[in-house]
Amino acid sequence: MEELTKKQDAVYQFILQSIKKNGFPPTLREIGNKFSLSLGTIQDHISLLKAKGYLKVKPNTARGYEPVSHGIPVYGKVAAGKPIFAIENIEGYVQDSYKKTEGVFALKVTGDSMIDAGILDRDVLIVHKQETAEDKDIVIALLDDEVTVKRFRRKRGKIFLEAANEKYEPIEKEFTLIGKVIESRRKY
Amino acid sequence: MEELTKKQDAVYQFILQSIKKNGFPPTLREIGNKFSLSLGTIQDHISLLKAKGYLKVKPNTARGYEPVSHGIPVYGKVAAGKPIFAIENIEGYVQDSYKKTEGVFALKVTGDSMIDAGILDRDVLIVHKQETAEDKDIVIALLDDEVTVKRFRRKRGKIFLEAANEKYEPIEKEFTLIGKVIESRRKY
DNA sequence: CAATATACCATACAAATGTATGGTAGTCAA
DNA sequence: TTGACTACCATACATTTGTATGGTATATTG
Repeated sequence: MEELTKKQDAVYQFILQSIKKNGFPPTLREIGNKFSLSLGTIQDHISLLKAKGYLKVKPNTARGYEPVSHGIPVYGKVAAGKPIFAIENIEGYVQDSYKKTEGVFALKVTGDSMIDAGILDRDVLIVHKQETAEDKDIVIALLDDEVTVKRFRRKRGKIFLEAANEKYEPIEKEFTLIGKVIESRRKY
Repeated sequence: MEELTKKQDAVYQFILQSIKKNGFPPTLREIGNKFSLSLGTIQDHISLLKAKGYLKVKPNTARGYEPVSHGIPVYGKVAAGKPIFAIENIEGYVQDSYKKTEGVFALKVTGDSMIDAGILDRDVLIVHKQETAEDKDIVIALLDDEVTVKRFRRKRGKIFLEAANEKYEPIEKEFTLIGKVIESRRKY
C-alpha cells in the first residue's frame, strides 16, 4: 500500500475516528471544518486517498466512502532468513477491537513450546510491536532467523527467554524482541 | 430490548447488511426502494426503530443513524439457580467477525478444569448456542444449576462430559447442553 | 365502540452534500 | 526550467436526502 503524506494520514485518521464514533463517515464539509480547510481542499484529499487505495468511493453519494480496511494481518510460519513482515506471509486478517491497529499484528503459532501457558499449535496471537518487555510477559522474539513465542524473563540482571513446556530449556542466546502478546485466540 | 415486528426487523436487517456491504448506512429512499415502500413509510419505520432503541438517529444528517450494536455479550460467573442469560450477568461485550451474532454469546471461564486443552481461568469463550454436539467438541453445559466448560464425549452409546485436567473425573451425571465453544480468547 | 399502534401512500420543501471549475503556491525530480 | 504532485482557496450548481404534513386502512385492545 502506497504511503500517505502527513496531511493525508491526518484526514484518513479523522475519517476512521468519525466512523468509530458515529457509525457513518463524515461529509467533506465536516472534514473541512475539523482541519479548517476549504471544501475544495478536502475534495483533493479524498481523491488522493482514493487513488492510493485507502478509500473506496461511491460517487454522488452522501458520506459515500469507506476505508479499505484490512483488519489486523495474520502472519503464518515465517521462512528462515526472509523478512518477517513480508506480504507473502500474510495468511489472512482478524477483526479487532483495538483503537490503534497501527503497530499491531497477528501471528499463527507453530509448535508446542508454550502449552503450559495455554498457547497451543495453530492459535492466533495478537501482538503489539515493541522492543522492551516486562518480566513474565509473553513475547514474540527473533532467534536465529526464526520467530518464536516465549516468556520473557528478567532475573538477577539477566535477560532470557523461557518456554512453557518442560521439554524445553531456557534460552540464553541473543535474540531480538519483536513484540508483546496482547491476546490469544483459538478457533474450534 | 423491545421486540421488533417482522417488517421492522426486515428493515433493521437491511440496514445492518447495507452497512456491512457499503461501510455506511442506506438512505431512507434506498431502504424504500429495497422493499418497494414509500418514503413516508420508511420514515415511520425508522421512528419506530429509534423509539424501540435499535437505532441511534442524528437529525438532519444524510445516512445519519447507526444501529445500537452490542457486539457479543460476555457473561461472567453465573449464580446458581439464576437464569444464565440474565442481563445482570453481562460483564461486557467482545467484537466479533461472525456474520450472525444471533445465537452467539461469550462466557468468562472460571476454574482450571480445562487447562490441558489450553483453556485457562479468565479466558473468554465464544459460544454458539446449540443442543447437540460431536464427540470431543468443547461445550458449555448446565450441571446442577452450574455452567461449566467441558469436553463432550460420545463413547459406546454413552454421552458424558470430560474435563481436560487429570484432577477431575469424567462426569456421567445428567446435564443440559447449552452450546459449543467456537473460539477462545485471552488478553494479557 | 373508541383509542392506539402499525403499516402504508403522495407531495412539497429546505437543508445537506457531492461535483465542477478555475484559480494560487510550494516542492521535487528530470 | 518545465512538469508532476501536493496543498490550498472560492464559488456556483445540481442532486441527494431528511423533514413535514396530511392522508387511508387494518388489527388489537380496553
